[in-house]
Amino acid sequence: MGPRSSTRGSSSSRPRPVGRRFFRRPTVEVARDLLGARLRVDGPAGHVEARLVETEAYLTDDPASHAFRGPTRRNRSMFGPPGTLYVFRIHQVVCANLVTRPGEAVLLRAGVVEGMPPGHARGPGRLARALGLTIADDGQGAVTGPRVRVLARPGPRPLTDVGPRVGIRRAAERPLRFAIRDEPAVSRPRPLTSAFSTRTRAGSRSRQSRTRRRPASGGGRSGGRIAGR
DNA sequence: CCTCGGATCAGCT
DNA sequence: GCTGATCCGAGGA
Repeated sequence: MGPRSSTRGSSSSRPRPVGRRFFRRPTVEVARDLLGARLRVDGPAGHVEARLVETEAYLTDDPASHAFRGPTRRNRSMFGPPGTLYVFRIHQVVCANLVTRPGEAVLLRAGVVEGMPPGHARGPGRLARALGLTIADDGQGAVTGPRVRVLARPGPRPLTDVGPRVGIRRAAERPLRFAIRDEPAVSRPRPLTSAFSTRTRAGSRSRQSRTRRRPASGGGRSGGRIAGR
């Protein structure tokens, strides 16, 4: 049933891969311009493509960033050239970033994968897995590498919601999460755009208190206060 | 060496 | 909405 139209030369609006300049920009700009763009991963069984709908920025002055304390073996990809993939594993789950400037990157949080139901790739772990990305892709380039490309968003920048990032404790209040507005495949529609909410979260620290108890020695981190709440 | 805690997710109350 | 799974990197002693 597939009319094998190898006439790809006539494709008028075929998106083209972005170059390194795309990534060598302020990380927040890249995070926003990745919305609506597509990530293509070539594998043995063909290629998988996802339209990105949700991203997060991680910066150098950002205690939530894996690169905050400088290069280590694990995060060294974050100091690679713009467009480098930083793939890490947490709780046996793989997540993928694209490096912008040294020590900064954009976490790919959700997308709509071609041929899969919407919402299948909701969350960074699910997205990376749906794309077939593994820890072996860490350090590879999305510009010059063999496997991954970013295809520029064809149209104008979509309406974007901004809000706090998900799943972090430090710098949890910074509005560095971006998502396409009214996009059902976003992991959590609600907290976005509510950055101006006046609601205080006096009692919503259950997550924090749930984690392993800190020893009562001395009072914990110095200088790294999490906002003033 | 040991300890801590996590850029998550699935599953249960 | 909250908890456990599960393992490894990072950091301190």
